[in-house]
Amino acid sequence: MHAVTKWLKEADPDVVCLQEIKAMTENFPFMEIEALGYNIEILGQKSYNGVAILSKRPFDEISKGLPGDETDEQARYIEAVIAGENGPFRVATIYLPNGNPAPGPKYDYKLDWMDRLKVHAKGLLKFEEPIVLAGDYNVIPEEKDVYAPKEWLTEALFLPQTRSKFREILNLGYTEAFEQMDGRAGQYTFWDYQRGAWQNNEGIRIDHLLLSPQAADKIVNFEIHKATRDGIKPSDHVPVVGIFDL
DNA sequence: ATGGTCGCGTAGCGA
Repeated sequence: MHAVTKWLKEADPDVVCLQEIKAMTENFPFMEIEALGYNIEILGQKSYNGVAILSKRPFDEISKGLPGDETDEQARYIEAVIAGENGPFRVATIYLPNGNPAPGPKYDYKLDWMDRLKVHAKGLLKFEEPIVLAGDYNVIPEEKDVYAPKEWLTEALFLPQTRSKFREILNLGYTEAFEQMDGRAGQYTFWDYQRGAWQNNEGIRIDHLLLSPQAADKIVNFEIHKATRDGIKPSDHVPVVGIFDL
């Protein structure tokens, strides 16, 4: 919470998508975050997963859970329509399954989840509105997005099937904000707690903003807030930020 | 090849 509130005050974002809340809804610190001016929507889960959307502007619609499997109990998806100054826009917070070890049931679940996301993301394009699908995708898109590609070849985050499924979603008509605005090699968003990964800059780029065409038209800047990886009790992920002229 | 670090919840799992 120290890291979160410090960043919220400094960056002052209009909308925030959080993943890995690791708490049931009733245990989320509503008061502290509402005090900073945010409306809050939570999909909580005990111990694992859990996602949230914070917004300074009001929510018009909310749907919780990724469609396509009524039996899926894991809290990994919230979608919101937010009332912008010049019309509505849509935001989803996504915590895509890690999938390790691969192969195995966890990797099967990851690929199934990505299939469901693809179907849903395709349907959303019909709205022809600004959409940002934001979150921890647990996908390293390309070799340039990992410090040592050869060491990651058998990891669920970098397997060819994972990367091609991610590409299939992009090829529906979504744009990665990072690729449109920057695209350089070695721009990481996650550094493991182990083995001095941060100190040695052994990172991976797995946190992404996927934009509908109408959102891609309106993006004016993209930032990776690396500084948050330092400091007291940091997350192993850092914020990725899109700035839009909506 | 191994062990290395976190949070949750109070052992061991998931990352």
